[in-house]
Amino acid sequence: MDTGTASNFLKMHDIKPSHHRIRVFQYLVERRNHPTVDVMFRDLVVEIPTLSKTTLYNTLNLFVEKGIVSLITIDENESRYDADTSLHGHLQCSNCGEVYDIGLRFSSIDFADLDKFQVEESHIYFRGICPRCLNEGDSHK
Amino acid sequence: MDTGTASNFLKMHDIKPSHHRIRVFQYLVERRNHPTVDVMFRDLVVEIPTLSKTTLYNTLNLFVEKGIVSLITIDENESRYDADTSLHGHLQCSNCGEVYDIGLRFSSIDFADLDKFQVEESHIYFRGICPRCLNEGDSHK
DNA sequence: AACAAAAATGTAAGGATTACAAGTTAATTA
DNA sequence: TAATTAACTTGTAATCCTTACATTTTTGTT
Repeated sequence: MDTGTASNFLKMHDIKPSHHRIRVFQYLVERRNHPTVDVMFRDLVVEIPTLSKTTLYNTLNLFVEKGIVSLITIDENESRYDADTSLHGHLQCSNCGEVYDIGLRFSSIDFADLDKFQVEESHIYFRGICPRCLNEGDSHK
Repeated sequence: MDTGTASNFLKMHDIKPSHHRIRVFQYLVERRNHPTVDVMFRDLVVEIPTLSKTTLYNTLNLFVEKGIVSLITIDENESRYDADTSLHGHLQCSNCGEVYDIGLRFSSIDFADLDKFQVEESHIYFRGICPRCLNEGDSHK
């Protein structure tokens, strides 16, 4: 996503498009890697040497607040972030730790108990073994 | 759940039934309140004055490891625990913070993307406003 | 009652996140 | 363009949940 597009997208969502914010948003859109703050910081500080972790936290919290990024709490101790806010699930491999997108068809789910609630967010998480780790396991047999 | 039943249940799952462990498990089964560690500790220390938080953490981690309790990570900063390990969702009210059980019919969901994965756990979380808070909102209009 | 193994305790440490005050950048006005 | 103001960014210190670890206590067995 080019800088102009990102800038406009931020403006559309009531976020002032500073340089840092644009780069953070571009990172999430381009990589789609469900990064932790630490991973993002390590990657971004290379091209933005003055970046501070507090700024990264502030920026991500702002994005989540404005609804353009969703917070993934699949890890118990570290937050992860996703610029794809459409309804989909995530699976974290309990062997390698990688987080994968899982497409869903929500229309067929029966959520009778939700009738009386006003739902704001939906999150679906799985834990398991990813294909790559399954194959490696086979080769060691 | 009486002490004998709880004790046997723990034994069946390869857990030595100490007094503390029995009481912690009974607490979760009886209250079904999805408690944080802090809430559990405050409640249990009344009847078990010597209880330490470390023991509570150790006990809960053991229960999760052995599969008789599931860990709910719906809160960003605090873990919650549930003795009901059957497949169901949770909703946390963004107004009052209460966590509710949400019944699900999983059979109808299309999880095509999961084909290649070996799934170990499934978690479904919602955030929204609970009926009680919705009604309170109305009465203030 | 004595012994060995396991569980429980309390303190200290770890690690992710936030608070806060100061510094810097960007936008606005004249 | 210079001055002014607001907003963003920074770095350190503090907070809070959770775990490490060494010691003490309890439990179960001879």
